[in-house]
Amino acid sequence: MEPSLAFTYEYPRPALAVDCVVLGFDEEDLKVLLIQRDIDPFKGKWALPGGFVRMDEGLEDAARRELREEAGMKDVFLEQLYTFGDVGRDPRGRVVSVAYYALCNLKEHEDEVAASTDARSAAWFAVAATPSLAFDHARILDTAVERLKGKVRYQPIGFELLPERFTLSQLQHLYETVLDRPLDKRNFRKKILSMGMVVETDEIQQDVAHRAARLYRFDEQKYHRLRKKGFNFEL
Amino acid sequence: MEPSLAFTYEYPRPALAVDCVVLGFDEEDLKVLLIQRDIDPFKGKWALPGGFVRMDEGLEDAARRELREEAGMKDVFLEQLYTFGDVGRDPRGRVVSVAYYALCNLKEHEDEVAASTDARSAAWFAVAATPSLAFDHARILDTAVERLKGKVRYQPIGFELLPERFTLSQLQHLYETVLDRPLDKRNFRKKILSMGMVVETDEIQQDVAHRAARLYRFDEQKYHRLRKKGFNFEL
DNA sequence: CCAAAAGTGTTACAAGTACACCCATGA
DNA sequence: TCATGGGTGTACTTGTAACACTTTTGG
Repeated sequence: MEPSLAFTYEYPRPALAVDCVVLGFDEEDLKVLLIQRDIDPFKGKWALPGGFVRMDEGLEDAARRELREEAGMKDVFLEQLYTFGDVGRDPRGRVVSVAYYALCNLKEHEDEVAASTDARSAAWFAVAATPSLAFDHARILDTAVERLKGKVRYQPIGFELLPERFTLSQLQHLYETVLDRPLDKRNFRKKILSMGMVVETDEIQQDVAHRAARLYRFDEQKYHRLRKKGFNFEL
Repeated sequence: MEPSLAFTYEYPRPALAVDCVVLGFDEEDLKVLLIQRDIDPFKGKWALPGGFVRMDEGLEDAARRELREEAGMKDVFLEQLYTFGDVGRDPRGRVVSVAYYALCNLKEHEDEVAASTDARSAAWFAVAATPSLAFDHARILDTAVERLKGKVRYQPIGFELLPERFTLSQLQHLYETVLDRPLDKRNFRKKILSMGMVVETDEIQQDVAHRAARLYRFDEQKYHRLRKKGFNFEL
């Protein structure tokens, strides 16, 4: 490392930003929240919500602040994804971006997104049909989706994409969407229920034009207890 | 994001560093390469090799440069680990550090480490018995070891810690060390060999005071071919 | 009564786990 | 000849995969 005299002024520094890949699920598709840029560079293009890190805030704090400011979201699952720092990734100069990904239930958050994005335009796009993105954001999005695909199989993070109470069919459909392959209904239920962390409630689905399904919920306490006993979630 | 006028000078920026967790295996312990700091802060304390990112180099390039400069290492497995950016992690001011972890065979690299670390002192420590570290480097090291533990089970990165030709007992011992649990010899061999990417050579171990073991090697080509066919490495 | 999704078990096969002895070599 | 690790097979248990029909409900 360098002497502390040099530390204070000698070297130019890259700018440091955070970008957030906000993923949601609407019972049909995996979607991502994008913001239309109102300034150059890439004015008019869609981009991930993000911005520069302030001197007095942690990285995750910066990501949460941007989520609040640009998307009106709070209290979502948020985890660091990867740091992107290629020299040419921003035409304005050297910008290193720490990317985070957030998971949320689309239904619960689309209102607050709509309500809070004042003049700026924000919209949800199916991940499979995103428009061309600013900067290297397509690569960041891709990294996030791959991370989700990998992680969903050995950590119970899929539940973050569903409402608190959900049917087993919804859960199965979510896994089929994320993993991009069909799953057998009976085997899926057997496995999920045998793990004991998805428990039934006394409620059932409302307003459907067919037999109403039982609602279940993810019991986080139980999950943590099991994990301490060496249990491993695995799809 | 901000208008580009502001971009160039308005906001103060955190300093950006890379730190490397270099892990090695010596047939006995998992070890980490540490550098003794010769300047303040933490003068005299052990720390991970690392340094500031230059404006014209990518993050991984910076990590590789530091590995070369501070440890004399090149051509090692290197992967981004996590970015640490808590506000108070460096007493000199705001420093965000992108951490990488490297894996290498200790025997092959300890000479080049010894040869190249001129005045500075560098040394290998068993991970289980590291001295107290500068900054938040203990946390970074811990994160790296956890990552290795997790990743070694579903990606064939363990081989990076062994010489090119190795015995199955060495491989087993490596897994036992990293995963911190005993494995059954027959089952381990059965599984590894059934995957078909660890192939026997016509060489055997030399200079041992007991029956010499056959040497095997990891066939990366075969691994990539299998992976394209949907195969998944799993311990 | 029809459409649409909910819910439910069994069997065959594959994979994982537990386990103990003889072999080859150098000291 | 002894100490040290190398090398091998089988039985049992567990998990995974394939598979089809009846039930409930609203329209």
